[in-house]
Amino acid sequence: VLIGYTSFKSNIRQMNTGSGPPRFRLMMSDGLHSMTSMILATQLNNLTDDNLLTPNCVCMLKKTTSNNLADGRHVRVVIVIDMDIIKSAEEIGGRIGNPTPINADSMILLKYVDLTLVKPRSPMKASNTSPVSTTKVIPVASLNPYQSKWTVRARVTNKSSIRTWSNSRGEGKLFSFEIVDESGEIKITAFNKEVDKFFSLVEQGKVYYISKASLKVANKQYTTLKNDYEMTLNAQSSVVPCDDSQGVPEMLCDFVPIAELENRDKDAIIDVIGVCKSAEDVSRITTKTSREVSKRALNLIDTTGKVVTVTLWGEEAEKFDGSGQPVVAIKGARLSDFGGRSLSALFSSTIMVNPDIPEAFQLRAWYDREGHSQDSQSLTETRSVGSGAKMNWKTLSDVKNEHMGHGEKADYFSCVASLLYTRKENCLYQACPSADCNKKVIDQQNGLYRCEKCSREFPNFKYRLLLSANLADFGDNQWVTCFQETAEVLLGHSAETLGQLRDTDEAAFDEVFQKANFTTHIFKNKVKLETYNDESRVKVTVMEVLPIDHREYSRRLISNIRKLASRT
DNA sequence: CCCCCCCC
Repeated sequence: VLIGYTSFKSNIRQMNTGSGPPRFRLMMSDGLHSMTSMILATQLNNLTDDNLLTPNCVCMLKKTTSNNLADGRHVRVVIVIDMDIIKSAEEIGGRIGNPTPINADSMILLKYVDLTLVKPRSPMKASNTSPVSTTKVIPVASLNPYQSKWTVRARVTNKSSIRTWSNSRGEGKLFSFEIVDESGEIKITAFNKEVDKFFSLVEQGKVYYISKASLKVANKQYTTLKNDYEMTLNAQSSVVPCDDSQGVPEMLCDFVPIAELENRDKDAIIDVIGVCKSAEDVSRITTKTSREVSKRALNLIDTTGKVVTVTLWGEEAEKFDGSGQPVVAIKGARLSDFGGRSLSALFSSTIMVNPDIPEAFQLRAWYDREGHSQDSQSLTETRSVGSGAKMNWKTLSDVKNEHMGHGEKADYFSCVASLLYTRKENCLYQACPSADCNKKVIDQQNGLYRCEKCSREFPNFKYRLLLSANLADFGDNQWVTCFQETAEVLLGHSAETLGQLRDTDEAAFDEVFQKANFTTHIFKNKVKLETYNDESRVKVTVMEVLPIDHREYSRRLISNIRKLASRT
């Protein structure tokens, strides 16, 4: 039962960074005893977001570890790694029992804490006089900067090559790798001397005992792993191979179904698994910084029936073999909004072909049985809807904010918008009947119509449309001009029909506009600043009106809402 | 102490 909790900044002691997440101290009781030295692991901080974690609620502690405080005081703390709130304070309706304080060391809780002493199952290398035999193996997920004596036993999942850097703060070399155990994962970086010491020792896929490294708060901007902290190897650090890898997972993946990618934020780092339905040949491209790099795009499909394009780079692109439509799993790919939704592998991504995991076997079976012949839809549009021209998607407020059309040449953009209002009054004009002339004619009031452009009089004219319309999207509106073809699409009738209608049946004519109102379309537009009598205003001309692809529409809508949300 | 992650 939760008695209460307080928060403190994680930099409260011995931390040289002020940017850590808050830490929450919990005070709990089991009805008989109370304990106040409990700390909520930061990955559970979201439990405090809503009002569920309130005094008198009942929590089930599913995973805990315990430590002495790092400041030398012999205070035992229990770190809560996983916990569920199983009954709200409201449901409990008050305090349970009359608990008395208890010293954590004697708490029954510790019975469940994994305090396994490391008993090396094979002789260690002589060069590593490791302290592991005197420290506890703790779960990777419980690592934090407040404890000093620990050992983790984990598998190396992603080892980088050695990189050098040179900037205003100095220069040096580094390599990094990631480790995983059954509780979680963490990134480890080694610099300079530690590169020399550990680079060749650390091998991809192998299991090690690691201890005495520095922990610091991970910069969320760069982290691709699910851990609030990252590790740096230092002069005291020990990395010792462990021959027994039993129970240590190969990789920690949290696969996102491909269909679900539509709902994830741009730039999210995600894990994905799918059958490689098709793959491009490898090609060479030149980057903005004039570097040459290999790339290869794959199309992955999963049981959601959706396909997404993933781009591999460099060596990964060159060595990839898509023959036989293998199952491909990628840990840590970046979600892009190119073509709607697509994925890009990063340096830190792990690409696994036909991995030995249940998800891969299930996908293989599904694809061979039914998936191969199933209709599929791609989240990545390689060619835009409509006439195939590239869509430069903008919201109406983007057009204003980005001062589109203010340059030498006109700008072009596409938007999804609804007709808010159309000016039916002046939408039709009497035009020159000759084939290539659309000039307005002058009614001579004698049955003849004069075209100034052709310098001729005609006994007839043709109706043409020049429709002013106000377009609205969710954030703004914009007056636009639609000429003949686009206006006909919007109104659903030819200019000729509309002209006849206006002259013969005003109610029917009005109804055409009523019907068109609030219809939603894709508008491809041209925008240009025009100056009239020293007064400048942006003129938007609709070049093409296309029907909505509802999938595309919801994607645009969601993406725009996100964009708007990130601004406010 | 790095933090590069590309193209269309």
